[in-house]
Amino acid sequence: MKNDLSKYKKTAKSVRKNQIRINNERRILAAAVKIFAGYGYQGATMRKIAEEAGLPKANLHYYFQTKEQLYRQVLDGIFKDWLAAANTFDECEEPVEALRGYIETKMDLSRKRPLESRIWAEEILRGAPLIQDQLEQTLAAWLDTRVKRITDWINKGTIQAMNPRILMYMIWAVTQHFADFESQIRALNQQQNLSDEQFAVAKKQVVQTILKGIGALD
Amino acid sequence: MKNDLSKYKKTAKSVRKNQIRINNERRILAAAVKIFAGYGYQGATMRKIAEEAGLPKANLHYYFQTKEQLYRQVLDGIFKDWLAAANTFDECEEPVEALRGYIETKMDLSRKRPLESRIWAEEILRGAPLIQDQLEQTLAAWLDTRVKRITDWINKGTIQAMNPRILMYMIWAVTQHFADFESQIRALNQQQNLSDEQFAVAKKQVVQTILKGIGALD
DNA sequence: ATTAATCTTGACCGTTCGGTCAGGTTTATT
DNA sequence: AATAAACCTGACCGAACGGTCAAGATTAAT
Repeated sequence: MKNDLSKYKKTAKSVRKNQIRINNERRILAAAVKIFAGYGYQGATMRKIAEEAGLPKANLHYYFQTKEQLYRQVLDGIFKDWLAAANTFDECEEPVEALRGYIETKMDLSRKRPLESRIWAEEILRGAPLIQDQLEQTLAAWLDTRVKRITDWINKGTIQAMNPRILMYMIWAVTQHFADFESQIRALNQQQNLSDEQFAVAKKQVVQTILKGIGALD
Repeated sequence: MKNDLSKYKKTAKSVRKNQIRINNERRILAAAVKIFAGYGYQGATMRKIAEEAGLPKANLHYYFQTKEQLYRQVLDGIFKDWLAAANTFDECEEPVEALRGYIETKMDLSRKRPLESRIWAEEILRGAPLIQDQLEQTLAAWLDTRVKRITDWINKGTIQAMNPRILMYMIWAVTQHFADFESQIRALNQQQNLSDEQFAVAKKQVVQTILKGIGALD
């Protein structure tokens, strides 16, 4: 089998992947993100991805056996970012700091990496055929942890009584909307993407509305 | 041309489309909604839609010349529902009534017609290739009207100062999330869709959080 | 009853899809 | 320098796609 990775155990030097492989895999993954985001899984073709990467189509299949495997690796990368965005949330003690930090991080992620957000959204939209397990296992456990912290705040009376899960859904919905519905927002903003200033205002208003809405402010 | 509709002007009786045509168009459109929502525009095939409708594929092309035309008619239907949901908003004088009514109507729409919401979301996700004009013309004008009303409330001091557009984006994001991300919510809810009771709680919390968040409550 | 309009459908078409493969080239190892 | 491993790629394949069409069946109009 051409792609058998056991070969890398033979020498100390090749414990790390060859530089050629690293570079090409990165190029292909970057191209795949653009094409999957722009056309969806079905609409994306290996030809388009190859063209975007500047490589022959057959070369893609040398590094990623199938389109689905390539897509899975793209999703894995997105999932990791998703979870890592919660660092601020976990590090802060008080609800205002923690939630503000989390919302702002998610807003920044939508601003800087909208393509990834759209790929994720499309996967969920289609019923999460490839990541259902990850949602039910990893993400569910991740959410449980945060729900417990919010519940603690509620029990202490720092924020008002509510369903913590629905709060998280609202945060996800609003923050990701700025990436996923970018084209709609643009059409409603004189055909211009939100400027940095407009986005900063949006970020502030989102934080303000949610924090005030759950009784953590004022 | 086989599908020339001028024939219907010939007799008084045929001003209305033939019953056969009405029935079959309805069947095909209903099947198209299911398939487009489940697979996306590219993933949906005329074969699948035909199978869902219980008709031979060639028959679909008799009523809708191309896949794109069929898809456009589906989108048109969704767009009308979208706009009609604002009736409550327009009829109410006070911000609390108006916004509560609108949010609840949008939540109900997500609950009752999630497929349509997902088709809309996918179209926006892909950059709104087929409905950009409608967004820039009709939806932009629709939004301007509502922004003016909200601005009036702000000037009267009924609600706090804010950017009305971003408020509308937040409402759209949160309400449609329950349709568009249904599979994610299900995976985080013991693999069960939200029950009617759970959804009622969510609806209440969404209304409460947003209204309180903009200073219209308490 | 006859004619015209509408509807139905299996078979077919050109195109594009994801994926394969043989054989050549480059890089790493000894 | 020689050998092996890794990498590269044009040409090709079967399957599935959207769409067409001719010919027959059904319905409506006279």
